[in-house]
Amino acid sequence: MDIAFAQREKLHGLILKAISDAVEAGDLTSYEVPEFVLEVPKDPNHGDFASNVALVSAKAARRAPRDVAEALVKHIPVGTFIAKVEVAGPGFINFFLSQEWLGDILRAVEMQGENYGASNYGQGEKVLLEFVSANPVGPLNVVNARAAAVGDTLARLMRASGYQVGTEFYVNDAGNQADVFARSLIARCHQQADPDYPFPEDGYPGDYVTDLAKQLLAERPDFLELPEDEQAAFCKRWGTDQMVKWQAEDLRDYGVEFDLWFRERDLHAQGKLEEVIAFFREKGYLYEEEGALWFRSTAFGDDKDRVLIKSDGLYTYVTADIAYHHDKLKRGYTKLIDILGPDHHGYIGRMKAAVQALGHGEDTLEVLILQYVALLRDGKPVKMSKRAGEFITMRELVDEVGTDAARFFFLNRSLESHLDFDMSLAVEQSSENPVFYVQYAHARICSILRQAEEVGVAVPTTADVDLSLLSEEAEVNLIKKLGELPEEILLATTLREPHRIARYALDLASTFHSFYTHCHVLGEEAPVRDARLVLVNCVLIVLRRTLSLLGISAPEQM
RNA sequence: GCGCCUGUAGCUCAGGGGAUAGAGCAUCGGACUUCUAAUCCGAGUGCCGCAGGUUCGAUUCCUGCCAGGCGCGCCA
Repeated sequence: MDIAFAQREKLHGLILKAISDAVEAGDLTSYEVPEFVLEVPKDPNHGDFASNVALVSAKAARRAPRDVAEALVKHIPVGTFIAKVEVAGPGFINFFLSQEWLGDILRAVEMQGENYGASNYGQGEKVLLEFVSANPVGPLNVVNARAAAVGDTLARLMRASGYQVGTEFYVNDAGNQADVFARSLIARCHQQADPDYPFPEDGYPGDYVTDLAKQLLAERPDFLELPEDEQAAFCKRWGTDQMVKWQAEDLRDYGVEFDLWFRERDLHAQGKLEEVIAFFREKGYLYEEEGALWFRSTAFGDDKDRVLIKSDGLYTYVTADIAYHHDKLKRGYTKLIDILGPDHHGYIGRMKAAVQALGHGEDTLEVLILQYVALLRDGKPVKMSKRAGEFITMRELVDEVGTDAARFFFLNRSLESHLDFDMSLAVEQSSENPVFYVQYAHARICSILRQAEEVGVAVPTTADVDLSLLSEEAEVNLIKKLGELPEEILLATTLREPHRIARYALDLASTFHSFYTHCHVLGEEAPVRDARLVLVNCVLIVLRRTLSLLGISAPEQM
């Protein structure tokens, strides 16, 4: 159990007890207590914790909020735990805790170390997180980069919160687009010998296809002599495999590794689509119309029915996607989270319908929609034309601004924000870049600890020092900030808002930098020095923890 | 026409129904003989898109409108 929750639980209990005591003493008439909040106020003058219990109780208790608050405060014991309690504003109850709890925070950080802020909230529930899932027909783009950063950090957060998380990248290597890609590749192969060979009108124009063609011919000099259908089959398989390999490398260099790259073609090969069709047929969810086989998804809340088998006898992508989600469920996952781009929001209804038709609850599938990324250079939009094959790839973005900066930029915004990513800002003003601000705090602490070691001063533990010496405002603020991480992790996890952690990292770094200018560590009298060494060491642990959740490096020197 | 997202300081964005709406950048002014000045301290700026509604209380929730981005295939 972590410290912030323990404090809150305790206060929660004290408030409930105060209500019943107040009723018993006749200060309040009995009423049903509504949900109320205990929060860390923005303004430190409002205490360490504040509650709106009197405000939300006003109606049921039929008293003015401030009257309710006054009645409750009379019954809240002040002593070793609570130093002071007061009524403020429209009827808030502000709690000022005694110094002791600050020590509890440092002890918790020291004890839990790199796992600080972890919990068992998820109780081992199996969650499958699917993200990126770009088609294997080209390089990853910047929205993919955003999805990768968000999905990866969400996975790290959910693991920290006690979920058993699997991450997967679904590879559409069996559909129409893979065929178009194969035809493009074949044409580029022919063009090596015959520059006039026609290129498919809907083909993929990027130079990478030509590069791939050259590589193919080097590996298979006999390729052009193969029968056409064999060329197509080879290109579809070999070509998409190459693209997957390429995408996986780019993602690995970006700090993102998937537990599984799931191939659509495996679903086909193993008859998983037929399985789903048979199951739906048996349940009576299918009907035929105009030569196609339809899924009555409207019976499960979708806005229109969906074709599963086209009139030409081929499956639609929906069928494969249903089979894939069916497979996830059969592997024991009880929660499926898909992170998609904004162009796929229409997909939510049909897939939620499918999961319900497969016999699972409405909330089993959760779809998070990311918004677009607009790349800017010098404040002006970067021109991107998919048709002309001109777009900034994830690789180029990362090469230009670095993995740490790229991940931080993406993770510092909420999912639904339409993100303006100014590359020149991220590069040219690198010293002003927020990610360096956080990393610099880490490097500064490392420097202090290095120098302490050089003069033979070891970092003590909380048990060795007098923590009450940490009483300067800058010190107290820093300790309180450390205490906030566990709650932030849990909120970021449950609300699926990883950007909270990036914000927290900036906050913590800022609080530390302020401490650094106001308080020296080395050179102080031994008792103060030692207490501060304990403090900065705890900050180091929490900064590392935070950066590791974000997938960003923690350099020891800058 | 229908659906999703967005509209908050000059710019980029935070704000889980609460107290005087915040941060960074940009602008201006201070602080390095002392653990890294990639830092710190201070200053100014807001019809929270508009109009209603719910509430003791709305930037937050609901409805309608306005503006911008993106979708609405037997493509994926």
